[in-house]
Amino acid sequence: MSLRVALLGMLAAGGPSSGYDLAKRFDGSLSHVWSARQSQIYPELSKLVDDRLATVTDDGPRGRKIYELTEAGRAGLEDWLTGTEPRQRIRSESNLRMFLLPLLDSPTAVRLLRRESALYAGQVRELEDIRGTLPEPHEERRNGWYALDLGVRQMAAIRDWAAATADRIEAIAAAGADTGSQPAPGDEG
Amino acid sequence: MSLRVALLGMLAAGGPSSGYDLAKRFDGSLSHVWSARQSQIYPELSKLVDDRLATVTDDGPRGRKIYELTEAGRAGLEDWLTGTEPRQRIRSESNLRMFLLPLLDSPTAVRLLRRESALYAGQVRELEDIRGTLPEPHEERRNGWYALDLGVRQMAAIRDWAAATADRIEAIAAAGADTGSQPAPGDEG
DNA sequence: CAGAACATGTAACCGGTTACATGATTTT
DNA sequence: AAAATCATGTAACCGGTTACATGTTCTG
Repeated sequence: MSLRVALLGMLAAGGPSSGYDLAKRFDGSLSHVWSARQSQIYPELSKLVDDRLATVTDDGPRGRKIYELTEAGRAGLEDWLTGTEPRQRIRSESNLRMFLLPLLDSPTAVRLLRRESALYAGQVRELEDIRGTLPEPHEERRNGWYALDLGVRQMAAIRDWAAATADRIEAIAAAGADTGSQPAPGDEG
Repeated sequence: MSLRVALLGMLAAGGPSSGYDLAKRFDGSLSHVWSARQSQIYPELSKLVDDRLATVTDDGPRGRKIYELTEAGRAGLEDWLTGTEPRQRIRSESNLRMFLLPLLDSPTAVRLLRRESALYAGQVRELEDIRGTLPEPHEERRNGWYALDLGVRQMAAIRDWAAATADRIEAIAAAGADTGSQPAPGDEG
């Protein structure tokens, strides 16, 4: 369902587009929100046409097909957006990693958490740079700006969590050094 | 690959467990990080045993099987955690929704963004309450605490983004009311 | 003894990824 | 002319979800 909505949304936001265009945009400002491969996009676009949510005009330079939303397509998108609550199924490999890092012995955990924090800090800076080059969101292309802003905030949250958790683990290790009460996993083998 | 790592991690964090135990924990503190169904967990546990990453003892009350990490399992987990950079494939239905909301006409977008913000604010409070009942992370079960903390920060980021974006859209709508330069999608039908 | 919770699994399906196949147009 | 890019698609596979099937132990 979600890929369908993403395509409808991109056609609404960016106007008539080819599958190739859409695929490229999935690697752009939308990349930290949703992604899809060409092999998934082309069949889904065909289905959109089958379901009368989009029309296709087959006239571009090299077999290029331009897809455009129908009124039903717009309505369907709006229904989804205004409709039922979003069930948030989270499946984040990097979150899983984050969650598991504190399992390691303290020095390793701290080292890796600092590395992750720095990595996300770098990505935050990158996104902020891109966001800085965009015009303030008064113009036409506000969508990309908002999406980038969301990305920045989410990555900053992870960056801060990693730093804070590293600090905590260090503090606990320092306190526990007296009592030796925090054995690392793998020690009891 | 990731489910495998998640299972190894949970066995490392929580000690020997049954598939049923693990399934319950996927709905607990790990729920905003990763999730899996029983129908996926049981076969994967069998594979872990096949691959000598875990051992199974078949002695619980009602056919209950207890899985336990082997040294190879611990090593494999640690390798994954310390190994290559996490490629972060994000696929968040709620983020997609967030990204598309600004496509709607300003009043609707603002209304829905405020609703989302309130919804996430509620979830943040919920998680903070749960986190408050846990002992400070000096004790044994620090992992759950860190995971909750990450969840809180991520949801707070979305909450703040939604509020800030609603504010921005309102401000732009107020400024654009003079020039009428921001038509809503669907207006040009 | 009935119903809830415990406990493990299988089968069919769906969404997504990887790899492959094909050809047109533009650039060097 | 060769290489890069544009452009669309198919096939095989994999991970995950939903629904189903089966039996056990505890609780009221």
